Amino acid sequence: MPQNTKNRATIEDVANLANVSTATVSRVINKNGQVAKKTSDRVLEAIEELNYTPHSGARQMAGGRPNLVGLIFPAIGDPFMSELLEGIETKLVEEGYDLLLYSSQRLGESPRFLPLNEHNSDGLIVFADSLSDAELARFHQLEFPLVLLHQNAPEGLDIPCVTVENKKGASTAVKHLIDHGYKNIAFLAGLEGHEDAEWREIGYREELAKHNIPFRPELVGYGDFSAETAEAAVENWLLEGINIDAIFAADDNSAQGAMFALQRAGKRIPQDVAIVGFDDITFSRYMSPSLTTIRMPIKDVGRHSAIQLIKLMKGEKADSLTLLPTDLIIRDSCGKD
Amino acid sequence: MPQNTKNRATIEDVANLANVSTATVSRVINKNGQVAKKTSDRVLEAIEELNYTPHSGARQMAGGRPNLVGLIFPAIGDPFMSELLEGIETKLVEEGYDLLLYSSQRLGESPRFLPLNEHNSDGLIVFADSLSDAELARFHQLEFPLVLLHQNAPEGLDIPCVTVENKKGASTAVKHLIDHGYKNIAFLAGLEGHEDAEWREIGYREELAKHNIPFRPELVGYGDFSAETAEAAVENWLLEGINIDAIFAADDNSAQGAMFALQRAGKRIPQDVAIVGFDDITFSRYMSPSLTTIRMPIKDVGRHSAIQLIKLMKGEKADSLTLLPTDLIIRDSCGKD
DNA sequence: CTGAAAGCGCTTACAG
DNA sequence: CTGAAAGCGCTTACAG
Repeated sequence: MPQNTKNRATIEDVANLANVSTATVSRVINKNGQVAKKTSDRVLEAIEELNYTPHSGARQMAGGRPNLVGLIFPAIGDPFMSELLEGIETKLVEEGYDLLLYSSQRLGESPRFLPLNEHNSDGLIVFADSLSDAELARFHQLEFPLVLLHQNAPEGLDIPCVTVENKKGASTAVKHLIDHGYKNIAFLAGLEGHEDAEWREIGYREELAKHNIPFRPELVGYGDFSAETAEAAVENWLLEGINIDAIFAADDNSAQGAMFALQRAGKRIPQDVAIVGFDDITFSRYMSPSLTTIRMPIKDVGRHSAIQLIKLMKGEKADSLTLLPTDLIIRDSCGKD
Repeated sequence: MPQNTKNRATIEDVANLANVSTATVSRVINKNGQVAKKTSDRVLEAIEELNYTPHSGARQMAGGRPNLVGLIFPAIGDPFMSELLEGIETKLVEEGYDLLLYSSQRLGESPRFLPLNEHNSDGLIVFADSLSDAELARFHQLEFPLVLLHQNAPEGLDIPCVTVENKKGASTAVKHLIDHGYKNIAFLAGLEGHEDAEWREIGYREELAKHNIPFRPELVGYGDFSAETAEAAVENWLLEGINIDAIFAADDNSAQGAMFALQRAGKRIPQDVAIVGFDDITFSRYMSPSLTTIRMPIKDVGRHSAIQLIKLMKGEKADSLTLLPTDLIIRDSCGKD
């Protein structure tokens, strides 16, 4: 095997073995340009024979498109990652793109070079809170295709955003509770600074206001999208003897934690305290009682982010905001309907 | 801004602006070679000013190391992904590597070029069932650093593997059930062909044999690591009137599905049927009753796979098998202790 | 349908 | 401490 020191075949090795020029090899690999069937077969054989894989770096440098899009997501374990991926990939694969993911820890780190960038990707899908505003601005200035997930673009940057109708979903949840006669409705907040969480709180407040139920700050519990934290918040309400007959949780994990704390304290759900969650994670239907919640169309979020990004990569204009509708899923945690 | 057509600064633009050679810019970026503080500062300013990001492809081609490792995982939504990532990243970041993930769908696809390969990565961590034997063999032949997760190397390939003590964990689970006096112990299998699943079944059988309890094929329910499928399997047992007083589920999702089916049929857990799971997912402690299960040290799996890969990347020899111990977590689904 | 040659943006000896 | 120049492995006009 004619190979270099690192024992890796190059396009030249392939060309030599197949008795053609590197240009021809390039043509059969990229399926562009005309190549005689016989020649092409010989090249394919040589590739096989030499265990050849093209050097993507060289390819990009020479002007080939990466055919690659990156997804940047924060460290936080997102329960939806796999569903989201499914939505994104399906669409992207149809268009011939590969997807690479980068989990962006260490936001604080000063001048860092992202491993996925304008040089090796055709576009980026950026999950909420995984890139700094400065990094976003840099890409924007480069006119590099970018789509934001669950986060609006920073002031002044015109970057398309895909998310769900958080406010409306939250209103629906609270209305459901109110319709069932509950009045003392507490709210288990989501992660501070997280847009989804914030819109859900706004939906909660607005719906209360709409029904002339005064907002009471002591009924907002601290949360961070985790069951543990929600447990603690509910225990605190119980401890302080605050009168609550229903809880709207900003996410299903928190709803789960709340249920747990309530039941441990001898409260019955929904007889003593009703609960509505948000997200509809896989587990929600298995909770006991099964959880009434607002379903997020995660796969659609993925699919639409891919759709918008593809538009951008094709040089077309994308929609600056895609708002996907949520669904109220009625189960047993609010009392029968 | 002196930039090319695509409006992206190159190292030459930076060099010009800072009034130095490209060699010097390269030196400050890579922090190798001596550079006067004053010069270095000027270069850093120029980089900032021009919004410059190095072209990773060019860098690799010129002989720079990618400082990048890839993780290839199958499409299957793995509930542990985030924990696994945490373990892997922590170690890798310490050593200065970035981590990029590729979800490898479409295994069937014929000649494909992986976007993460010997040209742009220093090594690869490969999750069970995400690469074909041929692809594994190709990398192995290239002497490219590779670590396998939850999967042994194919015949003849000497590739280090990191996984957990599945067999022993399963035995422990079954023994726990036997110690509680259960005799008719059913098994809810995991995904067929999945090594973890297979070892768990072997552990189940061996422990039965050890206690002279005959293995009964009708007590093995079809499963695929999902709650839905487990529900169906349990319903089937119920329908056929098969006598079962305990279930060992190959994974917690299946255990959850089993509980649901059992409870819907009016069975009490653990009084009528006891259950032990495997994995200890976040949710297990919130199930009702809370689930007794075998905990997988996922973060350790991640950490050790990084450790082994780093050895390989440094040219050292790695351990061919790393087996991480599991733990029996006793909760309420088997009766009190 | 095929090949010779330039050029992409870097890094690394080599020289000073 | 710094620079000139070769070379990494590709793709793409250009020519035939």
